[in-house]
Amino acid sequence: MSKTKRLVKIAPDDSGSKARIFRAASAEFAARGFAGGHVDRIAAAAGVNKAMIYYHFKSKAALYREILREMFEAVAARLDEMSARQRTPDGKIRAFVEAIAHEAEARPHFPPIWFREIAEGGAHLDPATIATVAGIVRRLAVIVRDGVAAGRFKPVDPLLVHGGIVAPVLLYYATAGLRKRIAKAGVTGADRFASRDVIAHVQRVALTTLHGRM
Amino acid sequence: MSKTKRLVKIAPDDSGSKARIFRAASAEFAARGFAGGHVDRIAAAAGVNKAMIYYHFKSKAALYREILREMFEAVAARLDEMSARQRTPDGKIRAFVEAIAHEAEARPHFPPIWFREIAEGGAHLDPATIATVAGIVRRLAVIVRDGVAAGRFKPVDPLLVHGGIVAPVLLYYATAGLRKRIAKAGVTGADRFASRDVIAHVQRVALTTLHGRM
DNA sequence: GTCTATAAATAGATAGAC
DNA sequence: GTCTATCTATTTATAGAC
Repeated sequence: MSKTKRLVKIAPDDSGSKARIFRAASAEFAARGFAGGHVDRIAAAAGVNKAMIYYHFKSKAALYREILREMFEAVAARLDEMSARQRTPDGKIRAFVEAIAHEAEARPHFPPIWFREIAEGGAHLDPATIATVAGIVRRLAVIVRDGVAAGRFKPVDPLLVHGGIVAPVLLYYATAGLRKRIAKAGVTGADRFASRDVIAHVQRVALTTLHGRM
Repeated sequence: MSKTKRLVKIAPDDSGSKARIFRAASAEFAARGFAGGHVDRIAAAAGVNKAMIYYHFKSKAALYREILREMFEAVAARLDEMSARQRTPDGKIRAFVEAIAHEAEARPHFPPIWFREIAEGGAHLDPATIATVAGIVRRLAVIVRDGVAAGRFKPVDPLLVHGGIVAPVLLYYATAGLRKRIAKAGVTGADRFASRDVIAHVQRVALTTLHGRM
């Protein structure tokens, strides 16, 4: 009998009350942040009574931490999946970009919540989730290191490569709402440019950087 | 006698109560967001009574909007200053990157607040401030367009260039706190890499992109 | 597992004295 | 301009019935 906490594992099609709360909370926190998100609204959106939230989760903070944990574990898992299918350093970099982008598409709450956590210095991230986040960065560092060892990449600080990939990709998805308003304010086309163009661009930039053609 | 609202203009060394409130509120909202920021704490940090906030500002929301407005106008102004000193398209791109970075250094609340507003779809941005934000993007678009006209740049979507510049630079400054924790979790050097390296890297990447060497 | 009702704690905002 | 005191609304959280 282990004392290990039972961790939430929410299947995408799970229609139970816990899964509905989890999904409603993800959307609520993404749109309004942790402090701005209200349990009342989460309950209403999930179609349950407010007390149900406290039946399934210890507190609003615990619910939010679960969302963060699940989110980053999913990113790490997808990263491993997509990277494992690639043989070349170039392929692994492309896969890294796509993994981030696909995860952002599959979980629309991911980019906004991640931006908010960054702004807050990771205040809500528990140590285990910090380790998961560090693992994501380290995965890219390993790809870069292996590429350098194979003579394919120039040695570039992995954190610069990481920032050049993750920041623009997340920005693209997180600004979906804002770009519409900016388009109306006279920036033509801000609301309509495709994710595949962004992904392709970021991939090319990352590889150019690593190939040392700068 | 104009009916135009008197806008806040806070000098960096202003020690009046309004300026102290303004600065305390900037830090509070940067650290905790609009909903998470409390007027009580702002008053305490500013060394004034809570009622003083309402003497100077209409509401918490109005105070926050003023901060957003002042922040983006400052960025736009610095962009114009630094761009005006440059003659070549390359120089103007470099100046754009530096303007964003210098502004982020001068106003530490800028990157976190901007990330939060993005996450929130710009919910707190009034139309005038949206126009200012759009103007920032448009300034870069003009630099790119002029560079293309001068035969120096390949035609790249200005929004891709914008994302490739603003996102990594803001990410660098906004993650200062988080990078410390990630460094402890085993990503060596995450807490110590210099802003000048980030700026130089982003400048090089942006110019490589625009020169079409990809 | 699910709901009603309510407790307990804050938070934003204001009235009014100095 | 500045402060004390207070009002009102909201919000997290729980007790307890079904």
